[in-house]
Amino acid sequence: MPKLTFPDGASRDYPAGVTGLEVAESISKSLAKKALVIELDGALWDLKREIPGDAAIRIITAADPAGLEIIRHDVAHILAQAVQDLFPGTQVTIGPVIENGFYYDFARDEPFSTDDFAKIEAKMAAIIDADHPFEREEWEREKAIMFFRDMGEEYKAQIIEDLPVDEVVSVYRQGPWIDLCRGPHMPSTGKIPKAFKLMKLAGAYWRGDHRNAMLQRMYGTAWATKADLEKHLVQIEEAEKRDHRKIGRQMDLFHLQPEAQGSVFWHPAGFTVWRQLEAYIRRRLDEDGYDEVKTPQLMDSGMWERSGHWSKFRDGMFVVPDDIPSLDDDGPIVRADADLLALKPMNCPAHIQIFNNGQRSYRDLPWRMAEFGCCHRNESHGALHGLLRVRQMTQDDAHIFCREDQVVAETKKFLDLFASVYDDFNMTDIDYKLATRPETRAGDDATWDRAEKNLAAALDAAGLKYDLAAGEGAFYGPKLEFHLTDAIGRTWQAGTFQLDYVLPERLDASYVGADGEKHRPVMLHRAVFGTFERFIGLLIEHHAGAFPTWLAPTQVVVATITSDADDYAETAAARLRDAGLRVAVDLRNEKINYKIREHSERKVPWIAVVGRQEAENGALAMRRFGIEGRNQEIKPLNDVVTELAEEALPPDVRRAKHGDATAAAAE
RNA sequence: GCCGCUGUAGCUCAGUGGUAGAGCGCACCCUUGGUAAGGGUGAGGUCGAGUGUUCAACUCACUCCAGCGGCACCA
Repeated sequence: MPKLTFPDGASRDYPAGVTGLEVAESISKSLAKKALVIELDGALWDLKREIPGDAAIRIITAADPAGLEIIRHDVAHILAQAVQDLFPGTQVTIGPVIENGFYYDFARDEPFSTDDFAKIEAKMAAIIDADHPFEREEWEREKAIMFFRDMGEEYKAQIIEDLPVDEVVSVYRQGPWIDLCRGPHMPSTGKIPKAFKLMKLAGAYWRGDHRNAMLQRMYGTAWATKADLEKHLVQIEEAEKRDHRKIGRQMDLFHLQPEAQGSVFWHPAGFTVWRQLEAYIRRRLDEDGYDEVKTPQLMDSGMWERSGHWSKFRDGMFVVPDDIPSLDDDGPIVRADADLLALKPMNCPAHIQIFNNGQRSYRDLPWRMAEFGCCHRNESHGALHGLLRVRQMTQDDAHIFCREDQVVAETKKFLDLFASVYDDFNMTDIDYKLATRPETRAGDDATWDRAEKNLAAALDAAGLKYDLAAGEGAFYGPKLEFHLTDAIGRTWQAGTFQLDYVLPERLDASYVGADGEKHRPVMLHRAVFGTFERFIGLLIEHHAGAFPTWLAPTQVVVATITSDADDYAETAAARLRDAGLRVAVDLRNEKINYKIREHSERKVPWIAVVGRQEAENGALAMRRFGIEGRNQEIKPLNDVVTELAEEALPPDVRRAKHGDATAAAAE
C-alpha cells in the first residue's frame, strides 16, 4: 500500500498497483483530465505506470514548467512519426527538448526543405487527432538492438549499444509507431496542445562530432497554449528588430563587406560610440592601477612556437612571410623559404616580453598591464557573425602579473571592477560561472586544484554566487565566465577572466622574491568588455539602438521650423557644442514632422525644435526620444545647456563630480 | 570547414526563357510648414561572379564567392 504525500504535506494510502492517473482521479476529475505525468520524489513517471511504493508526489499539468517539457518532448516524437510517415527511409536519431522547443535529427539522403514543413505540421496535427495512446514497454537489450537494426534504424541500435549495461531499455508505442525512449510521456497524443511550429532546418553532426555523418536537424517550438506560441513568435520578431546588423545599417554605425569579411568598417557614428567606450574604460583602468602599453602586431613565428600557440592554434592565425615581395612578374612574389611572421591573435606573449625586459622584483607585483590590442584570428567562415564573431578585434585586454598569494585579492579586485562597469551600463543581471579543468590541459593536478580554489575564494570574497561549468576552462587554467542577461532576457558572454600558470613558465617570466631567489609570477588574463566589436553589438541589441545620452553618436539635433530661425539654431547649437555635446543642426527645407521622424528613427536622444517663438525668447522646445506622441518642454537655452551637459556625462565622471554623497543618497 | 536557404537600384523587396519594376532614400524645383513621411521632376541596375544548355539566360544547370540559419570551432 503506497503512502503518497501531496505537495501540501497531506498524505494518503493507496492500494498497491495504483497508477498516477488513478491518483489524479481520486483528487478531481478535472485534474485527471489535465494531468500529463506524475512526479514521484522528484522523478517524472508515466501516469499509466504503477506507482511502486511510498513517495512524495505532484501531478504535472501543462501549466507546470515540467509539463511544458513533456509537451515539447512529445511533440518531438510526433514530429519523428510524421516525418517517417511522409518520408519513408528516413532514420530517426535523437530529439531532445531545448529552450523554447525541441529539435529532431534525421538521417536521410535527400535534403528536407522548409517547404515540407506545412505538410509535416498537418501530419502532426493528424497524429494528435488520432489520439494514439503512448505505451511503455521494457525490452531486453539484445532484442531491442536486433529490432531496430532490422528496421534499418542504425542510429537507434547504436544508441542502445552505447547505453550503460544496467540501464533499462524502454520503448514507447504511439499507434503504429514505435521508438526507443527513456520517457516519460503523456497518456496519449491527443493531449498534446496544437501550439507548435516547425521553425528551421539545419545540419548537425551525429553526436556533435565533425568526423561523423551530417544529419538533418529540424527545430520546432511548442507551448502549452496557442497564446504562448503567439507570444513567443512576437518575441522572435522583437529580437529581430534589435539585430545589431540591421540597426548598424539604419543608424549608419558600421558596415562589413566581402573584401574584408570579418573585419569592420566603422563609420563616424559607430566609431563615436567606440571612442566613448574606450575613453570610459581607460579612465576606469587608470583609476584601478593599470599601466597601458602598446605591443607589436607582427611577431616572428618563433615567438608563437615558444608560447605554445603555434602548435595548438596555428590554424587560426594569419601568417605573413618576412620577405620583400618581388615586382618581377615571372617569379614568385615571395620566397618559398621566407621566415614567417604572424599577426597577433592575442596580446599576452607580447606583454610577457615587456615583463621580461629587465629584472622584476616582488615589489613590482602586482603589475597590471593593459592594452587596447588589435588582434586577428582566422575564424572559419561559418563562424563569422556580424560584430559578434569577427576576425579583427580589439580587446580591452590586460594581464596581471602577480604572486601566488595575490591571486585572490587581484581576482576580487577585478570582480569589483567588473560589477561596477556593468552597473554603469545598467546591466546588473549577471550570472557567474567558474569554468574548471578541461580534459586536455597543461599543468599538473595540484596546480589546477590550487587555481580553482583561488578563484572560488575570490568569488566568495566578493560575495558572489556562482555555478560550476565543469570542464569548460581554458587548457592552461580555469576561467570565470560572466553571463549577462539583456533587456529582453537573452544571455551574452562578453568579459573574461582566466588564471594562467603555464604561459609564464613557457616564456620564462620570473621575478626576484624577498628571499633573493627567482620565482614564477602567476598571470591573470582579463577583459571587462571583451572586445569592443562584440560589446558594441551587445549594447546595440540591449538598447535596441537607443543608446544612453553619453554614448549616443549624436546627442541632440537642433531642428528648425522656419528658416527665420536658422541663425538662432546655429547659435544654440554652438552653445551646446561648447558645453561638450555632440550636436547636429537640421536647417533643411522640410516640415518639422519630417525632421522629427527622421531623427527619431536614428534614435537621437534629444531634438531641440526652434521656431520663431524660441528664437525670440532664447528658448528651445525639447523633445526626448522614446516617449510616445507629442512631448515637448519649452526651456531657456541656458537651462538646456546645463541640463544636457550633466546628462551627457559618462557615469564614472558624473560619480566623480558629485562624490559619493549622491551615490549614498540614491541607495 | 560541414548542412540547408538566399543573392535584382544606397535600403526594403516585386518580377519574367525574348536584355528590368515599386516604395523609401538621393539630386533639382515648388512649398516656410509647430512635434513621426507636403507636392512635382529626375538620376541611379553587367539582375553576386564564372562556365555551360539554348536562336535567346536576370530566369535553367554546374562551379565559385558572399550573406543568413544551424553544426563543428572559439587561445
